[in-house]
Formats: sequence, structure tokens, C-alpha cells
Amino acid sequence: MTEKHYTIKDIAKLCQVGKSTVSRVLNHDPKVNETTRKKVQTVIDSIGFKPNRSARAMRGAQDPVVGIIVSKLNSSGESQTLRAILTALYRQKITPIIVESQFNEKQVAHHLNLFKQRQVDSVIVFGFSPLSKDILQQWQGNMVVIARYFKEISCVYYDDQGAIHALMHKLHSQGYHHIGYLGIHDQDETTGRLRTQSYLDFCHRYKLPPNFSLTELNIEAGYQHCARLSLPIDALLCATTSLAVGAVKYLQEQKLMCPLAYIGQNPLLEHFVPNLISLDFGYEQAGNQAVDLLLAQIRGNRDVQQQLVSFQLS
Amino acid sequence: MTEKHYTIKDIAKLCQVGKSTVSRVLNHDPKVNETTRKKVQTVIDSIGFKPNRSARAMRGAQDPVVGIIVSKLNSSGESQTLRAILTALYRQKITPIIVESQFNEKQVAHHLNLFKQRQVDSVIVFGFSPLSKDILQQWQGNMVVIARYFKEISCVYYDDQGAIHALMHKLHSQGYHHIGYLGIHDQDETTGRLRTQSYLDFCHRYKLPPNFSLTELNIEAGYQHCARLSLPIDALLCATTSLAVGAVKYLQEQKLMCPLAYIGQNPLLEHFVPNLISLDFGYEQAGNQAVDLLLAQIRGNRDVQQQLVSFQLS
DNA sequence: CTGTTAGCGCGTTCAA
DNA sequence: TTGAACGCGCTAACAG
Repeated sequence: MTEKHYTIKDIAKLCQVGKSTVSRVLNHDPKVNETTRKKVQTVIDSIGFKPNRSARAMRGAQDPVVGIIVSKLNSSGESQTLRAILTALYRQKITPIIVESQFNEKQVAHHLNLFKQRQVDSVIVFGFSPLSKDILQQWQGNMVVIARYFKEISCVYYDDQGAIHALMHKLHSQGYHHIGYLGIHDQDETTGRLRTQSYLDFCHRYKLPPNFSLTELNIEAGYQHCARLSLPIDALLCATTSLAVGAVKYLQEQKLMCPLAYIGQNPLLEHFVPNLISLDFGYEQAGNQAVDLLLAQIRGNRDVQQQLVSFQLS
Repeated sequence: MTEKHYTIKDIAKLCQVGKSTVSRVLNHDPKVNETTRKKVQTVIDSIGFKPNRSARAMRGAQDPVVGIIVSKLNSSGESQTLRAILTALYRQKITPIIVESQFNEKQVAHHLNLFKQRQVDSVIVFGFSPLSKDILQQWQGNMVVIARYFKEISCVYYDDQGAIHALMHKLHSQGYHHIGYLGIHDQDETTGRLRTQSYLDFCHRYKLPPNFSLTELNIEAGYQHCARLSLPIDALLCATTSLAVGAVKYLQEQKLMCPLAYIGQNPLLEHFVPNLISLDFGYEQAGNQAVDLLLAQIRGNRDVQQQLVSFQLS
């Protein structure tokens, strides 16, 4: 039972018109007689005819394809951004190709190569994947990086410093002056260095005693390092959700619950901890902005643009 | 700076050979002189020439496109399955188009329509999205459903009953006989009815007193309904992660920690609850199986096939 | 307004 | 082994 594959030629014959007329109807060319249009359209609909995409693409401007490199499919923040990107892209009839980097530099390179072979026009990369200078250079003007700042390339990045500042400000204004900080070490540019720096800056400016510990990005590390903070602590700020989770575990064990603030979001945490301040970046907004930048690039504006994404306290 | 787009014609001229020879080199046709092949290949490489995909697709068998409808991008289980699907698909040079249904039936219908327009060959649907009979019928032979059983269509589904049974068995064999159950109401076929039924069956078979409460799929509901279980309870089984989280909160508050078993996975829970049994379905396996079924369909085997996915206790 | 003609870039004959 | 010619399904330019 092989389905007959119709072409505009077939439709033309069936309608007793020329191929081009069918083509015109397909492309909503205004200069076709209403009667003919009806006739052709009816046949098209009744037969369920769809013009061949490849043939179509060959002639005119083939609708663009963008590659998307996410670092990990199941990451709450990335998912939200990805969702926004996808809907924005579909609205523009742009086909996205999604791949995963798993934070692996070689994977990124590999996928970028594949993209070139597949004639991908532009790329959106979630910035936690490492990016070498030559890749950046090579895709200059056809790439948007999300969540990380690079001065050489268009990017949409999060306001890490502002976020930490806001959280500190909130705690401070609530009267807490011994604020501990659990962070990520400086190798990690955004989640690590930037946030730590911002914490230290705040302490410095408001004459607060810095009290912090830097570690890895996982729950256990948060648990361990929470113990390393010196007392007294009357509030705790964590750079990430995982650290917050680890910290909460420690604090609970020590019957030492103090207000907790962190960057990220986790429904479970909210249920376990009464006095919680969380901060979310505008993930959706980031996605939309990234697509906007990409569209600008596709349309010829190859200028490097940087956009900051704001955040929301809750 | 518009990049010159090369064609085989250009390459042919540069190599002083015919277009067809270039084409042959591109397609690894064995009957070309080694010398000419070298010559042509060199030019191709040096110039970085890639044959136009659309033109290519137009002639031969255009490489297939499959649509994937996930219900929610950020769901741990679905993500894992999706990952497996993507890698399997890429290996086959199949292009996936991913969309989100958000558990919304109209969205599913909408996307399926779009798929038809885009000449999508087949579809993989994550079964939590509702599927009407006519859709099922329409895509019969070109669709694989994941996570839900339909007798009319090929699907890869999880062993809900076996899973609950296994968890019950584990608790029971550890000597617990008052096992409470927090579940989802029967409207939900898989997460709800099937699992509840399995719990009841187990109780019946082993002469255990049933002690359960059915509710909605969210943390708060788990918390509320945990209170409704009658005492005594010496172990608790939850149908889902969210319910488990809610339950843990309640149990902690009541200083009433008992062994907890649930279907799903959550790193946080493991950190808060000492005596925890969790069960994961073979999400990756499900993805791979789904792709296998799809490939079989594409290759002409339109028979409806059902496959059960096993699970892992931990 | 509409039909005819000419390609798009590539794979595939078919002679040479 | 190779090159020339043809056609895929479609859009665009040109006549009518």
C-alpha cells in the first residue's frame, strides 16, 4: 500500500490549470482569480496535498535551520529557556535541531561539525559548555551564546552579580549581618567567580564579615562545606540549588535553621524550609532574546550584541 | 560579505572534470579512478564544499524526519528517554523535530497537523498527552507511543503493575505488614488506576490490610493525604515522586519516619530520608525501543507492536 | 490573470 | 572510467 505522492503537476492536471497557477495558490499569490483559487484549493485540500519541502527549499530562500546545543536536557532552567526558544523558532518557521553537549567540550565541537555538514545556518549554545576561541571565531556572526558572557560573540547572559547583590540586600535589610555564603570555586566563571565576587563586594561595602566556603556543584559538597562556615551565622546564601539542598540537610541535622537564600528554584526545598528566599533568572526571556539576536543575525546584522537578563526574587 | 556558495558544477570546473564525476566522488562510487578521486576530493576538502542537502533530498530517498511530542521538556524521566531517542535518531541520520504538548490535547492535535505539513514521516508521542481515537487511527503505522498502552498502536510502555508489586514485595519481605499507599486517582490510567490496582492486588494476595488514599499529582496533595491514612503504618508506598515529597514532609513533622518506597527518582529525597527505596523505569531503554519500533515502521513493517519496559529497584 | 519556459543542484542514465 | 543529457518538484521570468 504505497501512498501515491502527488506533485503540483498532478494537481494542475486534476484542476485543468497550469503548474504555476497551483504554485501561486500555494504561495498565496494575490493575483489569481478567486474562482480558480477556490477550485485549486479545494482539490488540494481534498487530496491532502503538501508541496515537497526539499524541492521548495531548493529554489527560494530555504527556510533556515538553527542548531541548538543544550548542556543537559533535564535542567530546569535550560528547559524553560529551550521551551521559549522552540516556540519562538516555530513561529518563524525555523527548524531547530537539538543536541546535548553534556558539558563536554569535544561533544560541542563534534556537534558543531555536524551542523556544518547539515548546512545549519546558525547556532544557539547554552554557555555552560566550554567554548574554545577558534570555535567562537568560526561561528562569529552565526551564533548566540546563552548564560555566559563572551565579548567576541553575541550572547544573552544572566546578571549573576546583580542577583547575589539582590539576595544579600534582602537579607541585610531584614536585619541579618552575619551572612554565610556557600559558593562554587572560581574555575566556574559565572556560577563561581562572579557570584563569589559579588558576595565579597557586598560584604566589603556594608562592612559585613565575609564568611564563605567554595566547593563543587553537587548536594554532598553543599552538605560538607556548610560545616566549614564559622559561627555565628544568622542567614545563609547559596550560589546554587544543589548547594542549598546540601546546606539545608546540614542545618536541619544541627537544628540550626536560619533564613536561607539561593539562586535557582526547587519546589521541594520550599516545602522543607520555612524561611526561604529564592531567585530565578528570566529563563523564558533569555530564550526569546536569544532568538531575537539570532534573527537579527540571519537578517544580516552580524554585529556582536550583548544582552543582560534580569531576575526575579520570590 | 556573502559567502560564495559552491555547487558540484563549480567543483567540476575547478577539477577540470564532469559534474557527474564529482557527484560520484561525493557518493563514494567505487568505479572512479583513484587518481581522479584524489584530485577531486582534495579540492572538495580544501574548499570545504558541502553538497546542497535539499537538492540531494529531492532526488533520492530524502532522509526521514520524525516528530517527537514530549509532554513537558523538564521532566526527569522524559528527558532521559528523549536523550536516548535523539542519539539513536542521529545515528540513523534521521532528523527529529521536537515539540511540547504541555499535557494539552489541542496542542497535540495542532502539532500533529504541523507535522503533516512539514512532511514528517513518523511520530513519537509521550503518552501522557491525551490521544483521541481518530488521531490514533490516522497515524496508525507511523506512530509510536511511549509510556502508555494502546492496543491500536505501537507502543513502549512501563510496567506499572510490576513496579508496584516489586516495591510491595520488597517492603513485605523486610517484615512490614502495615503498608500505606498514596496514589493518584483512577482518571489517570497509568500513574493512577494501574498502580492502585496493583497495590490492592498485592494486599489481597498477601492478606494485608489495605490502607490508602488517592489524590492529585502534586506535592501539597501528598502532604494532605498522608494525614488521611489510618494508623498503624510501618511502611509507606507512594505512586510518584511528588507524593513522596509531600509525604516525607508530613512524616517529618509528625516525627513519624517509617520506611518509604516510591516510583521515581529524586536526589533531594535521598538526602532527607534515610530509609528509602526508589524504583526507576528503564527510561533510556524505552527511548531505544521506541526508535527501534519506529525504524521497523519506516522500513515497512506496519504491524502494531507492544513492548514492556522493565524497571530497576535501588 | 494565466500558461509556457527556464532553471535551481544534484543523481542517474546512456553513450562514448 | 567518464562526460553529456535528462529529470526530480518547484518557483520565477516571460509571454499571452
